Amino acid sequence: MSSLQIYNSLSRSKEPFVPLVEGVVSMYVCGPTVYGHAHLGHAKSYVSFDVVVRWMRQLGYKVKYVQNITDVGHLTDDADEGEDKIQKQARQEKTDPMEIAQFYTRSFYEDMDRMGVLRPNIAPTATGHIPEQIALISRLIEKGHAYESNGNVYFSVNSFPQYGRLSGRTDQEALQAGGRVAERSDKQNPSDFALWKRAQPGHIMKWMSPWGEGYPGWHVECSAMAMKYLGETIDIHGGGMENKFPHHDCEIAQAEASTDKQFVRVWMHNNMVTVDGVKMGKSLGNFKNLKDLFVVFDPLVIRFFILQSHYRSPLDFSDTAIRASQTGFEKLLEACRRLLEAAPGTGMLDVTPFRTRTEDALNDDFNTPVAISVIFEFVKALNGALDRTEGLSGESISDALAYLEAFAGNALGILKSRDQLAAGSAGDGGQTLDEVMEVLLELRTQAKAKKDFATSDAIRDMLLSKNIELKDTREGTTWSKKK
RNA sequence: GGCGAAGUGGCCGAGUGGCUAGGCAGAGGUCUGCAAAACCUCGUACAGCGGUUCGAAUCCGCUCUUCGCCUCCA
Repeated sequence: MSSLQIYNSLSRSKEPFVPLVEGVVSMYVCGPTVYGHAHLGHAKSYVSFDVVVRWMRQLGYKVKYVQNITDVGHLTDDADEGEDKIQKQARQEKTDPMEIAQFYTRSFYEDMDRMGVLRPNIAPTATGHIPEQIALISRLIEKGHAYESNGNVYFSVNSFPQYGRLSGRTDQEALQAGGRVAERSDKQNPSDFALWKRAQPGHIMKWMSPWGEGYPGWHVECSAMAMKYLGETIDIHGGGMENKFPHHDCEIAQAEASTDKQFVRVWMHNNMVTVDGVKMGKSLGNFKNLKDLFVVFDPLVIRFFILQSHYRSPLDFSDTAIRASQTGFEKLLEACRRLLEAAPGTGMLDVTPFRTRTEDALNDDFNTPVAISVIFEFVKALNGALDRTEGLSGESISDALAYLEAFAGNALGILKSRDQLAAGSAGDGGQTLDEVMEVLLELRTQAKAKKDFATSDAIRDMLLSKNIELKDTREGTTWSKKK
């Protein structure tokens, strides 16, 4: 088996992964700003990093996973303009910012839970770490990397020559060209960014600081919380590609200027979601929020769909693409069900080569599409074996189950539990439904035995109209509910 | 304009200097009372133009196109 390689955005290449402390991985991922329901973009990001965590744990690492919740509304602009997003949402919903943050935080976890995304070990909030952020800002001022101006504090980009190294945006001319509102700003340099903002009249979420009443800048929370819980140098920091600049470059500047140590050893960046080939954006009206998608698709189908492409590739959502995934996903579940019900025979199926290839795929920068393709090749081999009269030996059956549970289940998280898989236990009716179905199937079997196909087909058709599908197999008739 | 990613068969989507993933859709077949499921067979794709090479879709150059970031965004 190969060893784990991860693509590091800092070096722009795949590197063998070696954590700072043997056997332990410290990992931080930028969490959501909670002012609306989670959408497909959040899903791609957190499902991708969920697999990163799951796989490293399966490799035996103890992973400490921190993912923040941004519950301070940041402005739409780095200058002294724009509006607090959470406060704006609060006004629209006629409530206050903290309630908005709490409400959408719960909504976020609800959606992630349904997709099988494991909760982070620590989920710190920005509002819960104001003192830590103030301390970090004070240290930056002391070391000459930041300055106060009119109750605002800015990071002095000129004091940190490596600024922009992650995004490749080192050209100061280009940086300054972006500072469009320089004249109206308190900044010394247009590319300086805010660490602390003075609260304007009417601003609700604000705190006392050495510089007066205000609130922290967006970038500073991640540096402060990551260092608080994971130390001054962390193994992995993940986030969306669109945050490379300015967010992640700012994080590096804040952390490294304050500690003089490397902040992050491996940067991982997740690519974006497009819808029918174009960016998913509010202004385009093509936002796919998860709660809407879950009405039509099983949350695990969304997860499966996401993992069928690589995390560093853009994912294009379209109706035909997701439906194709749904059909494929059902094929996988069907094979698992079949395996669970299979009676032991004498045939053999060697799982080892599939296991090795799946491990190699995941070790190669978490290549989930290849891992899934190997699982499908396995499913084909499995179905073929089960089709044959000799079936599979008890040992092969348990090997196959162990393989599927380890990779499709544990590592990728796309397998339902055995209970959910078992035909009938759709979560509703439960036992009563099972018993009623047993009676119906027995009646149908008797009709078939008498060659009364009119009756047997009628039972099948009527059940199908209620979304219950029957299948006659060698072992007997099975049934399952369709979504 | 600057920075970055990418163009693969009907669709989605991996990969790679020669052995040509996988899923969906489609065609034919096996099985079945019929379905469904499953299995077998089939498509010989890599934007275009040059170049390197015994050999390139994979390396190099140019052209065209798409996408993202440069303002909050996963």
